[in-house]
Amino acid sequence: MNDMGQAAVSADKAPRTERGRRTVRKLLEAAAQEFGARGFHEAAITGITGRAGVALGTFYTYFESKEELFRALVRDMSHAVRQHVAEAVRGAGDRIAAERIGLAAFIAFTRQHPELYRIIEEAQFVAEDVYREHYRTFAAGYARNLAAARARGEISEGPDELRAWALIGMSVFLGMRYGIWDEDMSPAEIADRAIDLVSGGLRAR
Amino acid sequence: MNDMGQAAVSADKAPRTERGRRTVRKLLEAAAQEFGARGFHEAAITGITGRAGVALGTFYTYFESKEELFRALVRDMSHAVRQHVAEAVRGAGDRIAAERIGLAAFIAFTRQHPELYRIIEEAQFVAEDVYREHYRTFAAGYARNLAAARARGEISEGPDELRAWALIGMSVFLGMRYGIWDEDMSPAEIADRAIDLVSGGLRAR
DNA sequence: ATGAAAGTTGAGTCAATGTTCATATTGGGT
DNA sequence: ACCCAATATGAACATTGACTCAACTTTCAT
Repeated sequence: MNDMGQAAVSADKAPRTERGRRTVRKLLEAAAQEFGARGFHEAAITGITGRAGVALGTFYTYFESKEELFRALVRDMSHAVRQHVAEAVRGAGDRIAAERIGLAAFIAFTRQHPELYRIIEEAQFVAEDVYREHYRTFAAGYARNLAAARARGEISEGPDELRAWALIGMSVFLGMRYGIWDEDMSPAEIADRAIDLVSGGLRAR
Repeated sequence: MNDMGQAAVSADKAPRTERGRRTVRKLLEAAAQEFGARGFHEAAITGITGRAGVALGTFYTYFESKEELFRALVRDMSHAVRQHVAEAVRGAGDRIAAERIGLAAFIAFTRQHPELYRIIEEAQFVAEDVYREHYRTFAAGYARNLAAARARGEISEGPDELRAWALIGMSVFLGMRYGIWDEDMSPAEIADRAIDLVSGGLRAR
């Protein structure tokens, strides 16, 4: 999937050789699988090293603790989701179109990487600071986009930040419900219908 | 807060006397505190029995396991939130007004009972079936209300269920961000602004 | 009053698993 | 070839905390 593990390891534990870098990458990939499949608490270090095909002790050559690894993973993934959506949206005609494309991209992403969705959400209970940072960053960027679109007159006046949080919440729940729990609707369909709602509004015309 | 623990205990472990019922209630209240404050995994049975002022063994007189208790609690709380919102909304003029009131009530609730919010969300990783049931029930009721309002011509045409999930997601995230993380805006203000969005829509007028 | 059912107690059991460490292996620079 | 820093190994350690159970106390129907 993504590059996996640039800033993932703590300073003094960083690998110094190519072999080491390869091992770190294997560990990060294995960890994403293990955490995604079993959750933070059920996940075992031996499970991770087993999947990675290395011995238990090797884990501690590169990571301080189970939690440190988890935090590193969440940061990686936070970056991956935001990048994925930002890239999809690039070049959209106007803000409403961007919303539609962004939501579809987000749902497609949760469907392709459910383990990633799970890890980020579980961070709320394992590493709350990282979780908050993830959504704060997401919301801040979102709000900037809304403000710019407002300035261009593409959307109505309104509070950018609150709108950003509302739209993110909508996306996350639609991603969970229609991306992970059920897959019978296509991301485009879901996005079309949801964006109809936020674009036109509920009020009877 | 709410009644706490009617259907909370498994058949053969149900208390048979008034004394027993009192103890169960104490345990459920203590558990809500302990789980809310420390999360499922950090929470200790001794922490719960300590708060409740009973001995460790007493816990197992009434509950099969830590997880069974947690599931019972989530069901209790699911009921409590939905009831709280439903009651607040009762007698609202039209659907848009109901949305506004319901959202404000939801945010006020998360603010008054953050531990309850936490427990329900953590259920996603501890008792996923109960979590899904919570939101499925919530969404089903929501969709029914939207359908009825649509029939009355109070809101525009659109897919009820998907709209319900979108609106729930929005509420949950606004509850987290403005109910729990920060408390500088009043529930009414938040609801007004958010409902302006879903009512009028993003599209420039 | 009385005995049996219901409730309470908390020390002890037990399994799981995160982390350490002494030892062995490896590979890239000379 | 050779060396040594980097890397890899997995048995052993230490902690934690859910759950059991045999003995004790309280309650209440008769």
